[in-house]
Amino acid sequence: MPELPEVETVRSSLAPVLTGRRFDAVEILDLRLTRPEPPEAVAAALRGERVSRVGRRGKYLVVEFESGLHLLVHLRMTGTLLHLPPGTSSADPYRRAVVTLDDGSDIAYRDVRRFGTWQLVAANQLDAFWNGRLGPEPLGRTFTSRRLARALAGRRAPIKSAVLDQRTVAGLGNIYADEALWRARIHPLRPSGDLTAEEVARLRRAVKAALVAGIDKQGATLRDYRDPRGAPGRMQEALRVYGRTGQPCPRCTWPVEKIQVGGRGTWYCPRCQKRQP
DNA sequence: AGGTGGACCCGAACGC
DNA sequence: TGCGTTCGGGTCCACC
Repeated sequence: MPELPEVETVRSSLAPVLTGRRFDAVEILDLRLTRPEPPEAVAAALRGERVSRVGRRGKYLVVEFESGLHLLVHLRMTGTLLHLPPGTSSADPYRRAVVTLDDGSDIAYRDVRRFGTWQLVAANQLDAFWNGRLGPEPLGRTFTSRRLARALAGRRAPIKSAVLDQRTVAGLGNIYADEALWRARIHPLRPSGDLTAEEVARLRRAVKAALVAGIDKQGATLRDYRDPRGAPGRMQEALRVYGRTGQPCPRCTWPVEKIQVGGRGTWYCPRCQKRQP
């Protein structure tokens, strides 16, 4: 499941491949990918565009063109971008789009569950797009304890749900939310607004540390995630609690437990992450 | 207004 | 063995 570290890995791998290249041919094979825009319209708009930059915002991959057009790719659950050198493309029933670059290589978009999206946004609409959806970038300067505290103040939802809310902070999904709360030693069901200033500060540091660990290991491959070369990440071997029911907490050896929070499977250490501070 | 739960989608894992 | 059922995941939307 691509979260910020996985998308960042895709970004850093695609940047040297895409920057300066022109989109020579664009084929969109799935009606859902560009909904509500017709695939042909999006394909036509992308054709002939030259890439100036490959960025990321939260879990969105941002392909910026010299014209000012932006292509926002969200991989959701099972989306994968693959770089295929000339002559290496083979049949794939889950291929949803293909871009042929002016060096003859292809970028193939694969998505088994078809949740992923491709959206076109003009430069002058970009800020409005982010503002309505995403909070601060967790590895940027704007993600301060003060800002996090303000986002959590007065909220009764469990802290895990608040951390998954992309307007609180952009980029965490189920894996890194659990990992961050474990690092911060905060129980996932704690009401968000009840966190002390010290806990908020700890949570901020923990969010950053969990994401940096994921980036360093080039993402977690639990099942589907692959980088653009088709390689899996290594973070799955370094997860502290996610998916580790019954296994010893790496900090205190107590068995990790699984509960449901806001409908999401949630792993935590009952000894390190107390309900009461 | 904030919080919650269903819809979307489909393969894998599970239960009988 | 073969079938049907459940699950999960991010985001949006309807509803409370």
